[in-house]
Amino acid sequence: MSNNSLYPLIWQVRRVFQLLRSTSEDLLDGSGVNPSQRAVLEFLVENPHCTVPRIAQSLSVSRQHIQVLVNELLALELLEVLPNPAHKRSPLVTTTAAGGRLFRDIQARELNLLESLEKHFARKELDCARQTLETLGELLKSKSAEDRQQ
Amino acid sequence: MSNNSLYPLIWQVRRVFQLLRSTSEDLLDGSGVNPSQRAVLEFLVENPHCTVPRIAQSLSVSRQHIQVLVNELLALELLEVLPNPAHKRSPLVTTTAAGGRLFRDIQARELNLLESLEKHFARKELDCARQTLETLGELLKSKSAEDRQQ
DNA sequence: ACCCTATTGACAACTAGGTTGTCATTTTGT
DNA sequence: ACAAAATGACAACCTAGTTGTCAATAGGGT
Repeated sequence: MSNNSLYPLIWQVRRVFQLLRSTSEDLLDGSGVNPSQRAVLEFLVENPHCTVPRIAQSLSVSRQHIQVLVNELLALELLEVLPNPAHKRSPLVTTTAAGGRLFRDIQARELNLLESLEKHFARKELDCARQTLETLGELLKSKSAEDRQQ
Repeated sequence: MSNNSLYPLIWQVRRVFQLLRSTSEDLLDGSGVNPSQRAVLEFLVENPHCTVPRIAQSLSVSRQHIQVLVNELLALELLEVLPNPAHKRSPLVTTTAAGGRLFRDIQARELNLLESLEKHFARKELDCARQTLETLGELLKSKSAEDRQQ
């Protein structure tokens, strides 16, 4: 049908993505948080004391959606709010001790899995694959930017 | 945080997946079908005369969902049903001439894009990346199979 | 200090792309 | 022939979001 040699690669990208998704969902089992909540937790571990609108902007989703996730995490006492000196209406959100512990625990499981897989690869292979995908990503991004301009 | 060298690769897999998704959605613009319908169309172009439950099984989604998609494509006259000699209740679904034309048109646009990207890569890079992801996929699949067994 | 505009949290309605449950009607295996 | 499985149709539900709207509050220019 096609002798395109990119096609098998993108097929594998899709396959690996799906497997990664279901694997990391499995890793969340029993943690009490879903993948979206995990993403907020991760962001706040890396960027403590953020307002809801700023988290939303950084994660490229609507502020209303992040608000809901943050409220859920507040109810779970994985996050807490601190008064914001720069803005009385929009408090600074940050992880509680329990939230930080939970995220680090999740992350440990994730890194553990990656480490167990890593030994099956040569450094060179990983670098080549990453570099190739990085280039592909750049090309796709510039393609869609160029399409949007028309 | 981690000197894991797999992590940058999976990060790129996620990024490229998202870009591929939005790019191929753009390519469907104006075609009148959505990505799920396109997948059914593709399957039926490659495997004509299939029943709904068999499509569902092959695409790993529920038969009820495929039924809805097939009904929509029947209404668009992109698919048609033929009496199934082996099963009176479950007709064989296949693409109409218009359905085949539409899919080949969509696919031509997709292959066109891939060809325009391909020249930016060495064959070797693409093979290496594909091979690496294939291995990663196998490892993730066997990992989840092994987890499920416990 | 005042007003106008922008920002924020809360809430509701909606969407896409599914899954799961249930029913009546076949169909199949024994 | 008869019980068990498969099928299409329909409905309720789910996840992960978006968009619209409102009231309250903040912030900036004059």
